Amino acid sequence: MSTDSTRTAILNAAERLYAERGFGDVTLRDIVAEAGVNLAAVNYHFGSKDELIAELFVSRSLATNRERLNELKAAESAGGGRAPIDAVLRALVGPTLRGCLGPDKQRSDAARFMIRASIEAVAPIRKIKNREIDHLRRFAAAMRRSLPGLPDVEIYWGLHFALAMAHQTIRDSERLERLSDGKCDLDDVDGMIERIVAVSVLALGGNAATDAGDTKPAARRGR
Amino acid sequence: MSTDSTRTAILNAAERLYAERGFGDVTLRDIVAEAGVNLAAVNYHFGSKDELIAELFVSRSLATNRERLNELKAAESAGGGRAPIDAVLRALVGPTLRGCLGPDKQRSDAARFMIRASIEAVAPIRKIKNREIDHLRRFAAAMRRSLPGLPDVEIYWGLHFALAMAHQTIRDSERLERLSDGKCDLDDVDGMIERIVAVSVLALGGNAATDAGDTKPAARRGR
DNA sequence: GATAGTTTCATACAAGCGTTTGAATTGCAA
DNA sequence: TTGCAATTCAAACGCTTGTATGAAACTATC
Repeated sequence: MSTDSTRTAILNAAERLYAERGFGDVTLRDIVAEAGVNLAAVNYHFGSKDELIAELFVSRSLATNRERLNELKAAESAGGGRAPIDAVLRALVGPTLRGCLGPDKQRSDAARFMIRASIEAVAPIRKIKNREIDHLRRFAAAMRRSLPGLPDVEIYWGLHFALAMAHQTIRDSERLERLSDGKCDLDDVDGMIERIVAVSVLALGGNAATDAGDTKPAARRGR
Repeated sequence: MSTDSTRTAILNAAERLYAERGFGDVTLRDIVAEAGVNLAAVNYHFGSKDELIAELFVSRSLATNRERLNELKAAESAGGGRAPIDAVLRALVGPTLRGCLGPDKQRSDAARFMIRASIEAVAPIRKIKNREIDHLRRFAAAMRRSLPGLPDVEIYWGLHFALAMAHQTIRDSERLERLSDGKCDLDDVDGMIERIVAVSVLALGGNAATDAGDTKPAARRGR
């Protein structure tokens, strides 16, 4: 217990700082100061800075992926193995968006860290990142089940656009807020998710897809 | 002249390396090696590394913005002051996408550099970046002229989503290519632009907007 | 062709980085 | 308690970074 309190203090501090400032500006000395531990503790517990980052990334991406797949499975089993497309997309972008922009501070750091990691592509992460492709393939497969007639290439573009909108919204929420003079409500996470899901459904060929009582046009107020 | 041949050699080398590897991994020594000049030349001609980056960013963003506004103006004056919404969006995302993924090497470096700059947000750039908001406001205004009835908040979300798709496509084109096993053709830049424009138009409330000769639907549904 | 002003060059510098070290401290079993 | 392993700590290491320096090489005007 007290054994790895130092370990987890380092992990949390690193995650918080990386999430906030990115990988470029955060040194080991910043991390240990934030964690309130000695400088050498990082190398003692993790071996090197790169291994710290890698461990952080692996554990967090496993958590995010698990959350996504849980939502997906729930939706698919509710629909007898075939979820409506909007539910699939919601399972894809929901966990990340709720994590980044929701109220939970701990999850917020984790989600923001993942966004940073997906963008800045620092060396130790680049090598592990290939696994994400496999994870996304499972969503591509689920989308294919939801939209049986749709050519594969459209599935991939739709998936790509959905992630693009979700990530950019997190990454540059500040710009959107300033650009819109606060008119775009970034605290309404659920509304935002629905907005992104709705646009993605349209991108995939519109409302013809599912039963989906109310896939309304994207350009409606949130929710 | 021979006077600023060193200057421009440094600028080009820096742009190329930053575009390729990001800001974190490129040192002044890398840049001067690529440019074939002496290490001290950077400080002699630019004063500091930060000022080099800032000058690069300012000059390139002016060029990109000019290109966008030219396209916008051409479209608006062709329509008597009011361009169809797809033309406005095309002027917004076209220059960057053509720059990044097109065949022109020089422009490619410039556009990729701008994407990096918009993501990694290194210190010297962060301060200047506010101007981009003003530039985007001009596009928001043009979109408002194209879609007079639409609430402002929808305009901003549409603008945001359009940029999100364009940027993510550039940034992570490799992932999309691998995910789709090469089925998504990333060499067809014009097709890609039309795809993003079409989805953005849908996001803004559907096809009701323009004549829009042959904006083929983003996704051809099976039926 | 001598001179003054630019520009280039090799080299050095201080600061910050990740990492290592070896001694001090702690926790726990016998 | 004593003994031993695990952990923490202050200090230093070697290396790379951006920057500064002063001499050398160039360019152009007279």
